[in-house]
Amino acid sequence: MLNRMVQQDGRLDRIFSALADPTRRAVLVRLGSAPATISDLAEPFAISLTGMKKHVRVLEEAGLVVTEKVGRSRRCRLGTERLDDVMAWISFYQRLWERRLDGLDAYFTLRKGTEH
Amino acid sequence: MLNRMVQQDGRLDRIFSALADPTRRAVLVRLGSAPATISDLAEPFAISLTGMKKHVRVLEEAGLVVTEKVGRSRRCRLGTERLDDVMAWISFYQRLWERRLDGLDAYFTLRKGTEH
DNA sequence: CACATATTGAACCTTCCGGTTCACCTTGGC
DNA sequence: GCCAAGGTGAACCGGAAGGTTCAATATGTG
Repeated sequence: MLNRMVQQDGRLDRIFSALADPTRRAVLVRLGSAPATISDLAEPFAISLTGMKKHVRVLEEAGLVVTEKVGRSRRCRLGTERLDDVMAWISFYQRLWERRLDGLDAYFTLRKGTEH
Repeated sequence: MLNRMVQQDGRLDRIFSALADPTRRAVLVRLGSAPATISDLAEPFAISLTGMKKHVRVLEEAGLVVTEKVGRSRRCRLGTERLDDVMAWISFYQRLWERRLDGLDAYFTLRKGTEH
């Protein structure tokens, strides 16, 4: 369990940092209602097509978006990444947080676990 | 609601990017069991004290950690940030994801909401 | 006081990020 | 075939990230 929480494989890294940008979060929300092209996605922002293309690529590499070339435009929609691992990490942290203790309490809590 | 999900105030940005680093996530887990000094936190990693100090600062600016100088060392513990907003964002996204539809279905789903 | 400990700040380095422009390629419409 | 539209790749740019070293500071200990 703890292993999974501290996994070094970079998946969580990529997902968290993909989500760390407000434009990318907005793109996800947008794609939640319907697929869109790069142009569609770029339109609401003061950003070039190339710029939006880069954001889409980051989301794609995180598994959050999947794209497909259709004619001269590119259809972007939500990918298979369900954010379950992110959710798990956050929940895990919240449990930690709720039980956060000062050193002494932590000591007794640990002892309790090994009592007989 | 949607406003909160696309908030531009940078809070989510700071939290997500603080969480995007594996060292920082490990530090949080570590602090979940007990407070620790900069040296304590640095010890498990191949990193300088100065390097760890910087990580702690990032976590502090995200509200995830709070520190206090005690004698010649600095006591670090979990901060007040409960990640509720992050949790809310993730849940929101998961709802989007579960209902992700192609354009046509989205249209009918919207109609259904306004039927009389 | 003298010395070790724990951290800190400043300066520096390299790589990544988010953005741009410009040139180019493919595709759709006439 | 010709032209416009949509996207793409390469090159560049300024600034932030993540790390270092080194010198300085403040605090315990004997």
